[in-house]
Amino acid sequence: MAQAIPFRQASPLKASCHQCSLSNLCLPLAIEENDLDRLEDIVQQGRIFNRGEHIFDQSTPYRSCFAVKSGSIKTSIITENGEEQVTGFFMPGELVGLDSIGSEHYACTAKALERTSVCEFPMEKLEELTGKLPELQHHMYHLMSQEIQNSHQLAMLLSKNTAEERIAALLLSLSSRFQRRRMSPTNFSLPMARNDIANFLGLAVETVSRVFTRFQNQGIIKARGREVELLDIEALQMVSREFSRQCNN
Amino acid sequence: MAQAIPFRQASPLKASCHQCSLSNLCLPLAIEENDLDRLEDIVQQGRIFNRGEHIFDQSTPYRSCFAVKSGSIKTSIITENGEEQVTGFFMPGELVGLDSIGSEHYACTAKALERTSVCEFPMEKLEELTGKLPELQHHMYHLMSQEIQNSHQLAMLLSKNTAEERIAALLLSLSSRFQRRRMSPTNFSLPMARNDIANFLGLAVETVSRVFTRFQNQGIIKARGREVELLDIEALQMVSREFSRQCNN
DNA sequence: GTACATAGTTGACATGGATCAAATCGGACG
DNA sequence: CGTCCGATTTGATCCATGTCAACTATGTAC
Repeated sequence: MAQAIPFRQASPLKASCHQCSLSNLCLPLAIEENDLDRLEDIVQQGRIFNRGEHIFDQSTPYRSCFAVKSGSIKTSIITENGEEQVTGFFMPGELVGLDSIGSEHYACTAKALERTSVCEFPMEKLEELTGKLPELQHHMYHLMSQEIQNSHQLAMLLSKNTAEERIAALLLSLSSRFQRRRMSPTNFSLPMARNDIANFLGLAVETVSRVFTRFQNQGIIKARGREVELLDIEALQMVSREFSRQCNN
Repeated sequence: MAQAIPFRQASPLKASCHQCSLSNLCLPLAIEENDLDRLEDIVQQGRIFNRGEHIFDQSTPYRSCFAVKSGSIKTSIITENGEEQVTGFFMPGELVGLDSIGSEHYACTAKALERTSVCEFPMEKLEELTGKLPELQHHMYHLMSQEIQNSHQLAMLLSKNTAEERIAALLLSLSSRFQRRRMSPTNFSLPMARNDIANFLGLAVETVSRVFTRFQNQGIIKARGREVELLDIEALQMVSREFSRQCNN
């Protein structure tokens, strides 16, 4: 079917980092203009995933990491007994799959939260390239470091903070990440379901729901379904106690 | 003072990876015999830290990562308001400081749990070297990936598991890590205080203590102070529900 | 439009583990 | 070898959040 429309078939797999609007967030940010071609050579324009589709799961042999181009992704670990732990949400410009390098299979499952397109970086080639471009290598180390930090922050949130603090922290994290992508930091729509939020933050869905309405009653946020408006960011920071960027940001 | 004993002053800072008994666990494992010299060139034999001393803290400018040579280390994040979150325990052959690459300062505080010696790898030089040795680079990526995975497992433990499950998982993790170092997997002494265990696992000290005695009453373990004997590993695996390696291992 | 499924909200109640308090242990040091 | 201080254990009580249940809203297929 798709091949009935061989539109631009000539270069179907090559992505253009040069023109990508995310080049200041994604891997290109660590590369000089003139070396960008070398990244483009290895990047594969991935296909587009519909909401709910898996980019990979824990049974997929490890091959690549993926940059979110548009849409969003959630990663989670599924245990033998079927329990799920959401380990992260990824927005455009962010890299998924850094937790699996050197493993046989992916260490987590990545699922599109909405219609999502990705760029694929075959790790073997990327490693080869980072061996040649010190800046890029450094950037990879840095990204992975941050991933570790993020996860530590999450652990912290999970072990020390109340339901309200966790949710406030998540909202703030999302806010700043939307902002960096030049979207409103106060008005956005959550890409994930309440269920995912609950799972990610180690709470019951009911608790998430209750906290949302509590925040709403206090005039801190306005929420209808997935549409959220942050009315009082300072109050949120107050609640999150940390006065800072918890989890990802 | 120290220089009153200029014993072997000639090469005081150079470590010998060639002769190190940990070379099958540490960075050397990724390096061919003939390239090992290049690692030795950049490694600095770090000094020895007494129990409680900081290897670095969050105000230390980032410079190096450290391999534990003997003893053990705990890392933790200290928040502005003074709360501590223990993020990991590190045993001989393991690398500390991978969460801070590319940051101005260390992202956590590392403290010796006992008399501990470390090898220091200045990151700038290490990056240079990994640029030349693809195997080593790959190994670094792999280590960092595992660090992310570990942290995700911890998050999972914190958000989904009961006190008993968490403690069983920790004991099993320690057990397998002792084993890999050719020490008894069933008889060992905990390098960390109950307090650290509690903090790491997101529990109150009292809870940790109670679970230990409960396990003891059930004949699963024998514990007096920090001395622990695992009497029934299968039972522990049963309890930890995951039937597998949670957190680090 | 109706119906069914899925997601979200709200209420009532139960509970694991936190907290507070106190006793005991253990080890460092004079 | 006794003292002191921190670490650990044990007991009693409380509460934030999980669980169960019911209801509502939203979306989707026919």
